[in-house]
Amino acid sequence: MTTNGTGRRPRGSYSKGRAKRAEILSEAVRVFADSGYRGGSLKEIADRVGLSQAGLLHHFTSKEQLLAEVLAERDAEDGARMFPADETLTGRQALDRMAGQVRHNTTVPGLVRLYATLSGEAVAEGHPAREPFVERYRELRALMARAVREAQDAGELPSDRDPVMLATALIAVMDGLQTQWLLEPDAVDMPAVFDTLLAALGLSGNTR
Amino acid sequence: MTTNGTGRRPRGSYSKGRAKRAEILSEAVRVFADSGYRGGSLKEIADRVGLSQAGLLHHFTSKEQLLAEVLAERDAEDGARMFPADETLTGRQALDRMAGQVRHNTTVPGLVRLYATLSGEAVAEGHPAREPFVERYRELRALMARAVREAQDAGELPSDRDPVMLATALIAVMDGLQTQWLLEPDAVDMPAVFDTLLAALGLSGNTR
DNA sequence: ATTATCTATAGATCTATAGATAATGC
DNA sequence: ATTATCTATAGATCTATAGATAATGC
Repeated sequence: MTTNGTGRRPRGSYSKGRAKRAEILSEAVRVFADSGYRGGSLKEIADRVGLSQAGLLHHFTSKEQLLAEVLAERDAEDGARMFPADETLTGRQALDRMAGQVRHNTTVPGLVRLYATLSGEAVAEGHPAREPFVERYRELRALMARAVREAQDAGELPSDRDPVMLATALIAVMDGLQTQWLLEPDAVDMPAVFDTLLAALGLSGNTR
Repeated sequence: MTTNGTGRRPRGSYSKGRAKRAEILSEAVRVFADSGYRGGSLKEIADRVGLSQAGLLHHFTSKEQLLAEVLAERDAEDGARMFPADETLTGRQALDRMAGQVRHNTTVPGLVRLYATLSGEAVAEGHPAREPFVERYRELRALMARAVREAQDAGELPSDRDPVMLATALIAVMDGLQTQWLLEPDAVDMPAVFDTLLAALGLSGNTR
């Protein structure tokens, strides 16, 4: 099963090819962040990495596949950032981690714009990013709901509210803040707003 | 000053023209909601109102102008809905009005999608909706901050948090909820989440 | 020999303009 | 006479494929 139909077996990519591929992915993030998936063109990405548009499509069979890989890569990276697989967080720690992510986000406006732009497009019927976003939010809600529940059980958060509702609201704030911040960075202090909200919700020890 | 350069004076539009114009605006909302500004084509809108694409551009000189008018019309309508010019609301009433808007939004998914889609695009440098959105959020924050401050002064909301921060957070929740709701309506009860948040923030009398 | 790129091109779009014809209403 | 529409078209794009050539490494 290592041979193909012709009897010759494929050799896989060369190291130069793998490097170019990675370069394409990283420029695709920038272009999709700037212009969205619809508005971003393969030619623009190709130009930035010094390839022809057809040359780019040697590495990715279609624009849609390129987007899918961009999303997969970003999800893996961001997921590891927020919830590393090897550690188990208490509810309180998870909420702090979320606040930390908000703080971190102010240093990566490009990535923030990527998500803001793509999530806007993704609500469209048939958009290639739709399913990935549906799943992402589904997982996030479950993860954060567990964190809220644990924090409540530990007495770090008032227990009289539904964890899923609060979790949904926290994720919503995080997203909504990004839009306002991207539009007017100087008028919106994302981390301060988020911390204020956590404190107002009664997260103990968070009163700044 | 009622004559133009040729000595003949313009007659203005006929009633048929005005009707068509209104029809175009309302279909443009649908198309831009479905596909965004970038993804939505004049031909698609023209087809839906039974005009050729060139015929449509008799009523609006460019795609950009059409978008501007769509936004102006929606802003006027939604603004009047949330904060009618003739009544002065107390802080508490304004917050309730906001919750009411969230409830109302579940009945107009098309409009919700329009804003979610356009705000995603609008964060791009040079996007024609950018400035309108910047101003819209600036006004909303001021309006809601005043409401929060008043509610705090009236003892309906704890006074130990910054009104502008809380206002920014409330607007962010509203927006973020829309994205999650549009992606998975059955998993996200927008009004319930929003009410839960208001209650958790200590808005008196709001504990459901 | 296989992978990495390129040029060329098909086949779809898309917006905006020019110029002609049909419909409306001073 | 002026407005409302249409057809035709210029001029830009855009994605994906075909087929050729250059670079890499069993």
